[in-house]
Amino acid sequence: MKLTRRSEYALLALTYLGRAATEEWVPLGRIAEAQAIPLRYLEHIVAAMCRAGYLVSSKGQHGGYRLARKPSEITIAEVIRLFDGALAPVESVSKYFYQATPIERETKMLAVLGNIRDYVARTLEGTTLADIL
Amino acid sequence: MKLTRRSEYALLALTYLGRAATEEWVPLGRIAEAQAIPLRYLEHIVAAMCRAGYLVSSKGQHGGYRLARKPSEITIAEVIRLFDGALAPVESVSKYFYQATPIERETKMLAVLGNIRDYVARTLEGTTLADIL
DNA sequence: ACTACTCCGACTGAAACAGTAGGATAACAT
DNA sequence: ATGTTATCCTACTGTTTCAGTCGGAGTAGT
Repeated sequence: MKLTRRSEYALLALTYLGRAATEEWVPLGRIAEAQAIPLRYLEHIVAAMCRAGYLVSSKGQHGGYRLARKPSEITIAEVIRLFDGALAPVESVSKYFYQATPIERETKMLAVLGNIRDYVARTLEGTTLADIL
Repeated sequence: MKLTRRSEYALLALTYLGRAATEEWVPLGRIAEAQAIPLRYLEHIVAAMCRAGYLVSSKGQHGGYRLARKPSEITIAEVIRLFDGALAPVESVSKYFYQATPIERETKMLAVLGNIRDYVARTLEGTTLADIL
């Protein structure tokens, strides 16, 4: 599980929105500036999070974005899975992104990697946006 | 830490050599066939492991490769670091590959990621080639 | 109508990944 | 000496991913 900028920006945007007033529509420009994220890139990221149901948007003047769920109901795991796929170090031990890989034959190795994937999944599924605010 | 084929092939080659007789020089062709690895690709991988001191080679007929150290003295962590770099999910929490990244500002987030990196590093540094044979 | 937003698709440069290819070099066998 | 079998070294290649950028369309409030 290697985090890309995409995921980092997504998490930063979420934290910003999590700290904003619940009612407020926050325009992207403000997030981009505050968190030093390229605006036009952030658009794509935020669009994906809308489709995924983490955010809702309002168009037009004084529009913007806000969280669609409570911060305590958005786990870090799902955000990272959305942008970077599997949490596992190898797809052979991935639960949601399983794929065969050459190392499968080595069962001891697989056990070690599986153990790691379990730890990562457990901690990231157990951590919500509310925890990091 | 996303494992690439490089690392997988490297580990497979190591396990093959680990199971061979200690004195024996194993030619690459045999490893490639046994583990289903493209020979010309494996050459690069093995060369890197020679330079790193995990393997020694013998040229010419009846030449090949063998382990330079005992299996119990080669950790999985160092192999993966050699080919895929940091074990950490983000360079901000990497010990050997530190680099600044945007998410650094979020200390709670950083703590979670740091915790993951520590777990991964600990288990992979604690697992040697001998353990997976 | 104007302005300030979101929304949508296409495009781009650079790097990484996963190989392939050609040939040089070295040791051993006959 | 010569041929065989192996390592070694450098360069190249196609594909995909990453991290953006760009132009413009749609929409809601003033």
